[in-house]
Amino acid sequence: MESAAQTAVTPAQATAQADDRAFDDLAFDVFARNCPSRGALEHVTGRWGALTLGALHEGSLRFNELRRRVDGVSEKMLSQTLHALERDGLVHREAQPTNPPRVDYTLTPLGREVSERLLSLIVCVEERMEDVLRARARYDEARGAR
Amino acid sequence: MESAAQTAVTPAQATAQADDRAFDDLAFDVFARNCPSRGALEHVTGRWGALTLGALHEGSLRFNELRRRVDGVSEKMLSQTLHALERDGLVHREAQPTNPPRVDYTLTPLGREVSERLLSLIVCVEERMEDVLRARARYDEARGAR
DNA sequence: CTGCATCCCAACTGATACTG
DNA sequence: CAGTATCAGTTGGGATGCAG
Repeated sequence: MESAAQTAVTPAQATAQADDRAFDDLAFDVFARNCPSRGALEHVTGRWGALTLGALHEGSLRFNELRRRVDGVSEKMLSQTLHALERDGLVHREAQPTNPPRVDYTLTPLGREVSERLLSLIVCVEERMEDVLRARARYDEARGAR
Repeated sequence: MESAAQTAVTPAQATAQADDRAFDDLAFDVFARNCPSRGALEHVTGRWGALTLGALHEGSLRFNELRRRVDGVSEKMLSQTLHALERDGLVHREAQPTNPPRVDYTLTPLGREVSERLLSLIVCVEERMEDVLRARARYDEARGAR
């Protein structure tokens, strides 16, 4: 046997520590295939997820208010998106048993954390859109012209 | 002719000014349908776009290095993703006419700005993943149990 | 008003094979 | 190594109709 056993940390302990570190640092690495965080990230960054969270960042909204705010979303997709975000604990759904029914959607604390960063990204893209458009024009001229 | 011509600002000019303001403030609103920024945002936040930008944030990478880093991406999708990001001016492609060929992909300054915010979002989701998982468990128990 | 169920088409995706 | 081309399967997403 190697002399490793006489050190303060046995190989088994070292392995356990490494595993713990691996768990903390890598278990939810989005770059890894089949990692649950990849799915969660996709709910957040998906076409409608990002816009829905962005819209809710401004405050509580009802279903059809959201539908109008997120221009172009269908009933089906909005419903689907809200379910996914609610399940992930980013959005809180509060139904009032009135007639006609009224349902309010609000960001949870976790949802606000996420939407904060998301909105920063959205605003960044919007502000730099002219640069993007110029880059596209340059690219298309160089490539499409031939 | 109308007397509008004698005023300092003609109706046409007023309209033009309003349009300019609208252009500055709203032309790139991602919440509006058919806005070009929505497409750009989707390139950035798309399943592979986000991971590609995240990987490139750590430094320049070659095609197959990227493919390994972004676990699960196919050749085709990576190629497609890189083209879109290059066209939007977020990624710079540098091909060296050697044999075998060597192509390096790097973030542009604009790409770095975007990826910075994107990474903040990614890290946030990864760190809060346990909360998300707990929320899912609660949701499924309440809904799926019946 | 707030949804769910269904149908249906287009777009996305992924193997596979092939080129430079 | 760095892609492109093609084909087939799956999914995303919209329209419609209906229920609570």
